[in-house]
Amino acid sequence: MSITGIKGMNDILPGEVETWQFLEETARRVFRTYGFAEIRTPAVEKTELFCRSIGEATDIVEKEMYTFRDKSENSITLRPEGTASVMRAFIEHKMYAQDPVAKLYYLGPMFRYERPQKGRYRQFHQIGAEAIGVDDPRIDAQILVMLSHYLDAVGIDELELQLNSLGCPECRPAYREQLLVFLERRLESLCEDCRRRHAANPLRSLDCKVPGCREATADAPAMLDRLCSSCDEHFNRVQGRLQDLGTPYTLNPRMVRGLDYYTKTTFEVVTGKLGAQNAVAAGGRYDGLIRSLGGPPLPGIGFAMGVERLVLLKSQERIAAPRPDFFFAALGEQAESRAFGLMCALQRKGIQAETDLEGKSLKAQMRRAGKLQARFTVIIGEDELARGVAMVRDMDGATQKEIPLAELEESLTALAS
RNA sequence: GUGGGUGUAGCUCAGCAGGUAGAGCACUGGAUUGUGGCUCCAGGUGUCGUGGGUUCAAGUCCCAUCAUCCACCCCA
Repeated sequence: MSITGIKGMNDILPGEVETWQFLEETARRVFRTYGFAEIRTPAVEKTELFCRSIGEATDIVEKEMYTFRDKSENSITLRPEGTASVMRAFIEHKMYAQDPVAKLYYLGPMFRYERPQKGRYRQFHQIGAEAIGVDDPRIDAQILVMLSHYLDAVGIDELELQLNSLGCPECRPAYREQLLVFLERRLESLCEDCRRRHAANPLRSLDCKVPGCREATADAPAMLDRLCSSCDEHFNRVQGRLQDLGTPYTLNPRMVRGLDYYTKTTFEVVTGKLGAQNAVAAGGRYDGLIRSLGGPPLPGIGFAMGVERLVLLKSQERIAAPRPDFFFAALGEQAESRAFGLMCALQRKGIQAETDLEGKSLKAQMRRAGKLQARFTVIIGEDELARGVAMVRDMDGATQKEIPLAELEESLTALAS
């Protein structure tokens, strides 16, 4: 048996990679118009970074991280998400000293040791954006508008933007207590998982899919009704902006996040087309995160999209690879070297050209030209060579004409433009 | 970590109650001694995931194992 790839880590082959390139290029283009700049951080960080930002008690940190010791016995971890690394870099390079506002985006592989299934892999890719330094609700709206602009630009629809607010250190503890008391009285009707994490993370029960839990928590107190005045005002303003801008959304008071750093505005973009892994993008505000990582007390908000999930949603329509302008079909040694030289000259000018290197029959060469969807086939055989011409065939129109070899490069260059 | 499904040609799959493998697509060549896409003809490839067991005989039945997919869980 030959060597295979690692479970849950996939190759992206020609045919599919064009979709990836399209999604990435569109992200760069759209994010740039909103003033976001790309940041690239290493795929590996000190383990402590993720423990402190994501939260010790989260599933990601507890059981999903690729953590190991390097040759110096330092504990390092393959990044399970992008925000922590971006914040670390932001603090480390004192980016706040240059500009009070930082708008950054990133894209690249993330790693989580989970059981692979549809839309969930051990190496997966995220495209994310972070806006640091602003707590004005307009930036919340801006982030959401940019996200929906992007999803629109790549042609993914039938999505729902769900919004919630998780409050802040002012109001969340009190709400948590209330919820705890509420759940306490219904502990018997909750599922095993909910009972187990009841004390550590009571919010989770709101998100549980077990029917019994849904029933038991149907009239549970909602964070949205218990926000402090500043959180409430912030959330109202975010919604007001979204309404002004005509960005549709729905409120989901039961939405919970898997990472501990979220505060206030949180959101998720969900689809009905991906089975169990229905989140296409998600994010929220993380006002305490930078400070807790040793930086200044700056607020921030961001999101991340799952590229594999976007690709799955786009997989109906194949994005075509660019077609060559010319295919050179040559017969005979002299013609071959002539054609090869010409092809290379055109390629150097940035014109996409192909030829056959296996000495095949003209028929076979034509077939290949057709398969590659070349726009023109340039045929040079002994006859043409003797007459000092080449036959240039328009593959779509199925017409062809002779062009003198002396002016061939010039004519083809003109044809390609 | 827990369940279930599936592993046969490069790809998608068929193979009925056990008798040592087949189709379509793709690929190559030809019909058209130098002209693609349509049509027709011809051609090749398989340790039937792996290892055991039952049997005169196993792709087919049994066990184990690995891989993969989907779901739980979790999340992007």
